[in-house]
Amino acid sequence: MSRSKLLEDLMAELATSKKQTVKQQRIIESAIELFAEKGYANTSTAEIAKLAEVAEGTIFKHYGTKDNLLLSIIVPYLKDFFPAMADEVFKEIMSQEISTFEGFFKALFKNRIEFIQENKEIFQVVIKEIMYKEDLKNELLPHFFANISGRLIKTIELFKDRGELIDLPSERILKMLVTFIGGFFVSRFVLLPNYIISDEEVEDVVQFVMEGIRRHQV
Amino acid sequence: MSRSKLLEDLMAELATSKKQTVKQQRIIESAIELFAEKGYANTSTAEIAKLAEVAEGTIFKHYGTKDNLLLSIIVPYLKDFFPAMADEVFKEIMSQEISTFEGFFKALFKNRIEFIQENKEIFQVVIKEIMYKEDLKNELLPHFFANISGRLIKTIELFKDRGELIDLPSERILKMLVTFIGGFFVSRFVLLPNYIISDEEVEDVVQFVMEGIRRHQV
Amino acid sequence: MSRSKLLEDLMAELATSKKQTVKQQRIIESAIELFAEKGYANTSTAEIAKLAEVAEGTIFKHYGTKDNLLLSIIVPYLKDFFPAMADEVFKEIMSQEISTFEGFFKALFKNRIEFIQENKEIFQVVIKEIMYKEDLKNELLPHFFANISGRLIKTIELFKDRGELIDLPSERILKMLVTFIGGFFVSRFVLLPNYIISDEEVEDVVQFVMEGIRRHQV
Amino acid sequence: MSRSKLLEDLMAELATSKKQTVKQQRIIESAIELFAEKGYANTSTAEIAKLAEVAEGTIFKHYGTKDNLLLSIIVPYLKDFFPAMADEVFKEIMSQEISTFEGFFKALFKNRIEFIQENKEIFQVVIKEIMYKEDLKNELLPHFFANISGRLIKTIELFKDRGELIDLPSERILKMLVTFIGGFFVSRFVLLPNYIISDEEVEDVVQFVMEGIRRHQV
DNA sequence: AATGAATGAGACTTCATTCAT
DNA sequence: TATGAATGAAGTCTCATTCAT
Repeated sequence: MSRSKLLEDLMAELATSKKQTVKQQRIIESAIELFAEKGYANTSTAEIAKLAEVAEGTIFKHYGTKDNLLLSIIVPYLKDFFPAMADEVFKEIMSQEISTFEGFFKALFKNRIEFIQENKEIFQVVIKEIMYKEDLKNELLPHFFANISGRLIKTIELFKDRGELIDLPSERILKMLVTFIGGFFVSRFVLLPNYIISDEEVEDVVQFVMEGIRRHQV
Repeated sequence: MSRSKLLEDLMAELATSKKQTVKQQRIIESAIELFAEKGYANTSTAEIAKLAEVAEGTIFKHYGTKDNLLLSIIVPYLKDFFPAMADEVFKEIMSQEISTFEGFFKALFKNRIEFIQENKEIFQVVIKEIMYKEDLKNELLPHFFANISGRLIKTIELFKDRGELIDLPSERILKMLVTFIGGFFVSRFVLLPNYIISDEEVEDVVQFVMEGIRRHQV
Repeated sequence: MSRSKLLEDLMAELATSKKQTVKQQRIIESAIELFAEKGYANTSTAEIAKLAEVAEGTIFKHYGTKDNLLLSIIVPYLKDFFPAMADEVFKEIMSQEISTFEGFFKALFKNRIEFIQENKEIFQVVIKEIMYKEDLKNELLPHFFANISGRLIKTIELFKDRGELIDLPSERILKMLVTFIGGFFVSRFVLLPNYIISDEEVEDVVQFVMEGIRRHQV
Repeated sequence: MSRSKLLEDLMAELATSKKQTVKQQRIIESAIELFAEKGYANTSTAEIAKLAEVAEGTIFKHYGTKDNLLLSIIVPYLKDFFPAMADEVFKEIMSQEISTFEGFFKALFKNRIEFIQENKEIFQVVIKEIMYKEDLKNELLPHFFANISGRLIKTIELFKDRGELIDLPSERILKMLVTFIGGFFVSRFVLLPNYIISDEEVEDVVQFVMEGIRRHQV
């Protein structure tokens, strides 16, 4: 997979692209389903075509290569996942009279859970392929950090200033958070795809993050 | 991949198997290297043979199928990873006059970091392929829980009784722990394979787990 | 390529055909350019459509098959090349008070060089495809001989009677001429498409040929 | 066709290559036959495999790509055609008490006719593909000039010094010769593959050429 | 135990052509 | 007249696996 288009390019291209045909949609849906279930490398374009009830050639007419089909699934998803996370979500959250870090964190966490649940299969595809394909990983990870880190760091510092958070470099706090939340999403949505997240568990996570597991004096 | 041998069988077989020839070792080493780098599905037996400086037929003489070669790598590793974790480690740890949960957790955590670092590539293979192959996942996960859960739950309860830990069902505490530690291992060893874990970070993790991120009164 | 229309048929059809649309012209031009550059077999109708800024379907509306498109390029060209060579050119030449074979040959040679230069790309297409496609060759070569041989033989005999040419069967003289001139055109216009023919070289060729076939004094 | 190996490399590789298997020979023979008849682009590897009574995969096992198969046919042929022409032939010819340019030319000409006749099909392939594939042409033509020109120029000058040849720059004489002989070979062996060259015709050619370039008494 | 030539199923991809609009 | 989405046959190539040596 020697990707000639960077993510940015593909995103730009998507912006100007015509509306999809019905068959294109069926192709995308089928591909997501199969990629999520068996992984990109173990899914043949013939299978996708069959599930989409489309001729195999049609896939290539629209997407050129199997590789590009994968990107045509992943990129628009991430386009929503990251910037949305960075922009709308922050605003939305901030507008809700949220005054504590716990409140902020819980809102963001719930919001992302919802987002992932809406398109769980694509999330699975993204995670699986990020692990599997070096070059994809090398394009996505920096993108992730660029879009997310800065804003989160600022939020953390805001609440650190208010004395709500532990006095540790914000980067180290962020690392702990991202590691834990990442582990949560990957385990719940990818490793255990039928897992159902209870409100209780969400609360546990928030409390765990906020308090740790030590017993605090009453 | 229709596995005819279950893990148990394969483990049993391994116990009685003769010692490996030099070529077998070279095959295994080469396979690990390539599987870790490019993934099982993207590595051909021809490549493995070439890297191992062995005829392609030799691989099949010894391992029968490519699939079985993968298992011959993964299984002995897990055989060490899980039981060792459950047995030796626990003993070792317990013998060290460890009297707090923090002490126990830190020792276990450090011990597993070391273990993974020793064979980082196999760990990468295991993680990648567990995500990628449904059937492999379905065999390994229950195995994991069977070997680990019980013992950890007991340890947690021990320290809960001593009043060190929060009063939450042990299963829920375990979940938090496993999620976090899992996320830590996956991100540090698979997603960022060149990442170097500092002592400081280990300490951060332990503190985070124990205390969370809220600022506690002095 | 199973040609349903013989050359004659296609020529007849061309005579009665309506004038081309703008898009048809663009299609023909693009096809010539691409066929000349990469060969018929390595040029897709999609490429032609793109270069012509036309929908792929439009090509087939007008030309039915890719094969027929090729013929629609070649046939009108040959229609000019051969008969023109046989008719106009001969008259034109003869009218110029040309009294020696050398004069005749030089005029004809220059005239054909000019003709080819005007549509070098089509010439390239014709030569390449004649070599490449047995059936095309089998239709064109006889056509060539039928149109050219007779007239040239007569001219040769005319000048042989005048004692200008060597006393060899005219067919053998013709063969030498055609071989050399053919080699000249193919090498200069197809093999070395950027070659520039100097007046000096034309003169060399004429002298070379004439010495070869001139009647030498005993 | 983006050729990564230059001719030189491929030749070097051929020198060290192991002996061919029976199937490899059948593949090469079948490929030559089909390429000569229908051209490279119009011959599928499936056809070659069928004619060679071999699995299609076997072709790729040995030659990697269809493109490389073509080169594996062409290169060894040219390796003989050019250097042999430059080396052995010259010696052989010179040793035969040849004292006139006519004698030299006739010997060389006959020798090359024989060589081509022995492997007429490969010659057809080479000529067809040189015309058809730009990049192949761009590699072969310079090679040709490098190997042939110098030596022929020297021979021409030798005989010019002896007063046998016309007083024209040797390059111009060579051009005429190569053009004519090239035209002869292409027309007789490629355009008219069933053509039979008579001794008479060889003589005609030699006479034609010699009169063209002989020094005429003033 | 080891080899490596051979296989053939199946992968991705190309492309001339059709047809509803 | 012109379009372009759709097709499916056919093309090149990959690869796990077998087997005679």
